[in-house]
Amino acid sequence: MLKLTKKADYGLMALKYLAEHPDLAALSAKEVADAYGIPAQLLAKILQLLTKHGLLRSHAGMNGGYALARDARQISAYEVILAIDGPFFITSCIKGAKSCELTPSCTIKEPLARVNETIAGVLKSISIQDLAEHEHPAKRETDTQGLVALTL
Amino acid sequence: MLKLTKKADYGLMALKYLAEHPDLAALSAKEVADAYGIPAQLLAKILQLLTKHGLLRSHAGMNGGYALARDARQISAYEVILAIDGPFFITSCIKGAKSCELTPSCTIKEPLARVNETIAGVLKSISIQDLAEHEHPAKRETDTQGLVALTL
DNA sequence: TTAGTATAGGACCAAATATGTCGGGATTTC
DNA sequence: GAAATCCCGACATATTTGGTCCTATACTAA
Ligand code: SF4
Ligand code: SF4
Repeated sequence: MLKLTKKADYGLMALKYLAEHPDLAALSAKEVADAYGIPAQLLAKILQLLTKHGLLRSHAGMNGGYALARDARQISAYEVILAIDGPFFITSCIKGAKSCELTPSCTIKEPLARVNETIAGVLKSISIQDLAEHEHPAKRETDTQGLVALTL
Repeated sequence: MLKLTKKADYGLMALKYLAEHPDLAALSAKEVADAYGIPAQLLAKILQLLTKHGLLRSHAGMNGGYALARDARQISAYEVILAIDGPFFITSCIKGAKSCELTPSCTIKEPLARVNETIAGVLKSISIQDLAEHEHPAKRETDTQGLVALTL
């Protein structure tokens, strides 16, 4: 229920880790997995997914591994979740008109779609860079940002 | 992944339905279920949960059923989800320190907790009344509302 | 050119969760 | 007392998640 999957969770951790090591050309899946205690093979697949969706660049062979495809500032948490878990919907409807057969009679799907948009907006406004910077909790650098419109 | 359970979904529909019929003293679970095609026994349990959490008032016997315990304006979507699905966490950690054994090494749980707060805030700002009023999509009556702070 | 390191990806499995059903019991009304 | 209704625990099933295994492929360096 409204919970992030661990895969997405792992993916975010890995991206953050990569963002924190811009000096290194590439980090292998195993290195990242070991750094956090994430099952290596599972993380491998996650990184493959992220690569397939253009968030990472991979390099096989010795000293190979993964590196961010773009600046950490340009990668949003939303994209990560999207790449790993597929299309983002808080309701069971919408996605291909299947999954919920009471879509016709349902009267709350429209308002919920707005809520969906709002939450997606929140996620879109968070970049990997933001995650990596969470060290200074009291700092506020972007005063104009930080507000998400919710129009029901 | 970040999806509302159908139970919560059903619960919201039912509450909205009750909010739309303030004239009637009580509506039985079966009536509501039939109105939308929701499995009756399942909805019954959901309404029981909502009752137990003080969102509804129930009345057994003939012509019995459920009625909102408070004004529709005073019941938030957040409360509904909380009552039906239990504590609201987008991550697997937090809840009783179990579920995720890499909590110590994890470096993103804190920022994610903020995201969690933000989303909870969105949900808290939506009342059953809001859902019931979704008929007039272009109307904006509360201009000062509708903004949710996101401070990472 | 070959051994070693890495990614790519399909198949599969086990655990957890979500969804839905059944059946018996308690209340209230008529 | 009978019918309608809520209450609630146990159960069964379906779906999703989390995780493993195995093989193939790509790259590097000695
Ligand atoms: S149609 Fe209504 S009930 Fe079915 S998933 Fe969408 S919102 Fe939930
Ligand atoms: S600890 Fe980190 S990884 Fe584990 S659930 Fe919380 S956020 Fe996700």
